[in-house]
Amino acid sequence: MPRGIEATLLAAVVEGRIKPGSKLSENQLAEAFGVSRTLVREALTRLEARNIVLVQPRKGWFVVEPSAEEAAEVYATRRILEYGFLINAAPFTEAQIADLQAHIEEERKAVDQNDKTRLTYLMGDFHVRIVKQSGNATLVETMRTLAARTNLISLRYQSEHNALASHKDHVAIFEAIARGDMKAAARLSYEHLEDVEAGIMIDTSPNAIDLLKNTLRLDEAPNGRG
Amino acid sequence: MPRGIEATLLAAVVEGRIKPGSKLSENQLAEAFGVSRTLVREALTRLEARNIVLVQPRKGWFVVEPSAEEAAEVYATRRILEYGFLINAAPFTEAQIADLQAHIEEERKAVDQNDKTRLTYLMGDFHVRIVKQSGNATLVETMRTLAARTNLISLRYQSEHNALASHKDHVAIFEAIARGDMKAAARLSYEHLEDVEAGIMIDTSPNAIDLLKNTLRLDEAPNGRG
DNA sequence: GTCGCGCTTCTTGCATACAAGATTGAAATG
DNA sequence: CATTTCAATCTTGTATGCAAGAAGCGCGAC
Repeated sequence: MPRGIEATLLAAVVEGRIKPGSKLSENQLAEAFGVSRTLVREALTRLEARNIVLVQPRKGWFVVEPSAEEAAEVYATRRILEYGFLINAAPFTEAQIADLQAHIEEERKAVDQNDKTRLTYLMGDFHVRIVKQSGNATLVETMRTLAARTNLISLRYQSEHNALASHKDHVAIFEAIARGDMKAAARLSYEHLEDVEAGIMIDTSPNAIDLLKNTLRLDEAPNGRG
Repeated sequence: MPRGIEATLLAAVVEGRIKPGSKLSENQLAEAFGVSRTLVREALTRLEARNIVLVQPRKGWFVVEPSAEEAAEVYATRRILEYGFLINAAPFTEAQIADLQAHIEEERKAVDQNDKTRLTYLMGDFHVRIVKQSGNATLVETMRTLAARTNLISLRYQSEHNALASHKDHVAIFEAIARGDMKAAARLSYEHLEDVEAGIMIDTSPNAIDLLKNTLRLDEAPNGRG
């Protein structure tokens, strides 16, 4: 059941039920899952390889609290990945568009009901769902991990994330994809992720973002913006 | 020493000293490293999370033999990542250009000396070195893992890889970066990785590539080619 | 010779035992 | 009362033991 433990813990992170910095006791998890520490450690080791948790020697396992640098890295990587995918992708098929539309509809419902746990999940899953259309499991897994890390960033830095603004961005990206304008979709996606990152960083420290953008040499807007 | 075990095994894969399909016995590795099976299993678990090895239950651990689909995924992801990075990156600084030039020089030496083990490593490391200039550890780690998987693909499918052709491509990409033409660099990188993939697939099955390109919806050339 | 069956051996799966550092709390001392 | 120190406890780190399935091999039957 080691994969089940990893998946369960990851789901808890993705849905925001486990906060960054939480301690994960091997013994408690072992008891909760009804297995020995061995399997728990295996699952935690896998999650550590994905930068979801980390172990402090002889102290314990903790859900990572992404530093500002880490946060910038994750967002930059997400932008690169999704932009690179969309800009080079063939226009989506009807079925693929329908799949995305179904997601957008779910988002809208969650916004209406103000279901925050579900929104947390859906906001990241939108981007996973986009790259999922490639059928590229490697790409999807990478994006899934980044989305999980993004949640930890949001939970740490963002007191109250503006789900409505994100949802509107998602709708705009969806509409560009739906009309076959992948170039616009790529650009909108890039800008959307920049905005989300900026919103989070402003919550923390007003000028932190400029500092970080200099660290990572990725602050040039894609063609068609400046 | 679990990290050391993982790093050692990964290095062996990256340098082509361990072939895809090789069996990795927990007992033998434990003896070789002078530790118990526990630490070996931890290292193997980490490598499994990176798709470098896999375990067949009750049978053993094996270095992955990437399927044609997997190979296509890895190349597609590399293209997306590197294209997305370069197209959005600011022009490189003098120091960054010098770093890449040093790598190109190393490649040239290895080509001259026909040092195949070193070439195997350098061919993948070039792309790692490019994204390294971002200072984005997340991005670098992702690319590093993909480069390792690419080596397994080459070793499995490519009887004799044309290092000279790849080197020339690398030089062209470097020159584009050096003159600050990131757009050209991105395009050249994309095409280079396409060519390498095509070369490998042709060795295997002449028409396999078309089949695969249809599976992944990523066969559109970036702007400026078709 | 060839096919099939069973035993032996080798493999990983998982639990457990013990070691050793980190933490916490209480007791003793100033 | 404050502070310090030591012991009890809790944490992970690593090795080991045992179970269970897979594979290889030899022997016997046909």
